[in-house]
Amino acid sequence: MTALRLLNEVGLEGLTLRRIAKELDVQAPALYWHFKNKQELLDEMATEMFRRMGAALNAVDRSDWQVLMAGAAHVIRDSVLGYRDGAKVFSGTRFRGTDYAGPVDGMMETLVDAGFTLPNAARAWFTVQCFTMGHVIEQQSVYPFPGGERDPYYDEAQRAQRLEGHPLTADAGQVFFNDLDAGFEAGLRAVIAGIEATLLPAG
Amino acid sequence: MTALRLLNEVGLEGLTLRRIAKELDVQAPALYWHFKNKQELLDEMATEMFRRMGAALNAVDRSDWQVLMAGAAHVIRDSVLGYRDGAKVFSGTRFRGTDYAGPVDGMMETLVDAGFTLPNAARAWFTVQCFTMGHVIEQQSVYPFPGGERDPYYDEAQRAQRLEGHPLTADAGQVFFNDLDAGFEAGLRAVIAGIEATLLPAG
DNA sequence: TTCCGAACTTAACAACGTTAAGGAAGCAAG
DNA sequence: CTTGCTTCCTTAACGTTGTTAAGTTCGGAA
Repeated sequence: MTALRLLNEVGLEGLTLRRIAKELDVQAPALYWHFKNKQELLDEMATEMFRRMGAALNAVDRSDWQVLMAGAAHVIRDSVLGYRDGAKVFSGTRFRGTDYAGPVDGMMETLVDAGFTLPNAARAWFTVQCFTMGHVIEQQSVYPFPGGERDPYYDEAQRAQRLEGHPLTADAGQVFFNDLDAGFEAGLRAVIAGIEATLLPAG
Repeated sequence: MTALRLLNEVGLEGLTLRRIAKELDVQAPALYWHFKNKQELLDEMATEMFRRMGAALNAVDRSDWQVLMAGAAHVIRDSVLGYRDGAKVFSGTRFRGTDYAGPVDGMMETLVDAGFTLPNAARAWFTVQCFTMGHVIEQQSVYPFPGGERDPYYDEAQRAQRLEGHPLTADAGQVFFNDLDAGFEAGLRAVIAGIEATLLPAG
């Protein structure tokens, strides 16, 4: 999909129908032959993003449910972080088709085999997914570009100055916004440990 | 703020400058006297949302760090759910001012008193916050209206039909999308239990 | 009375998503 | 060879959006 390549160049704001059409050497209304409207195009983009995740998701180690969950969370995170405004695109659209069902099925199966009831397996995975997407959203509002520099609003010096009277919050912000990778790791470890403690019956 | 009242009437999409101006018996460009641009208006809205949360946040029981975290998470969740597209507004904007620092300071203080190191306290709260916002985002894309009905895309019957070949995913979706309140509760319990297990030193 | 600044107006702009109407290319059937 | 159908695209235009430029109104201080 050409639109996905453009996304990283111009961002979600700059992703206009005319811009996409130009990239395809075509006039803007031509896109309406392929999509009912822009929302449908965005949905298709999100679906394509997910399709590309599919292979990586299926390759995750299934021998241990905790490894599986952590692996799947990482795949989702890395994929979404790979696109500019990826989280907004991904969480603002509905999937087309049922491509996502395969990986979810596999996930549920492994969890049930590991001793979860199906409802608890669903709750567990949903919890991990919410945390992961929430974290990515936060990260992408600080670092809008894939692997790129910080949004100027979150400049450290400015932030420190603004929060002069609140040393705890200032320090906490350091932990929030520096080394988000390590922060995700720590959070994910906590979430999975909590799932084991509260959702896996007869631990 | 008038814009916040309008948000629940027309949603984020329908929240145009002309619509806001009309509500104030004013012409649209007049808003540019008070705000540099629309983004600044949205930032102000998010800040106002947070300001209104302040009282509730300060009223949360601080005697136990787990109760405090759960309480704060509930306050955030209930507040954001109280506005249409609340999660998008809240997570798409930068706060103006430093009103948020007070509650965060209190949170960190309590956590440190409970035995957390400051970095771990920050990680812990950040984790809870990511999960909470991630969950709210998911919820509001299924139930766009505060306390209202489902988005037709997530209609149960249609969904069941689409996922005919994937019974596990279909059942899991039931757990995802019905009773989101209980789902949040279960997830939050897991997250907090995990924090205790992995981030509180010398457990 | 004069002046100044705050708060607003009217008019206009470029850009956006979207629709309407029609045209060029390919292929099937008569 | 022509007719007709389908696919894919074009040109032109519409209404709406955020935003800017320039001028107006009006209360209060000098």
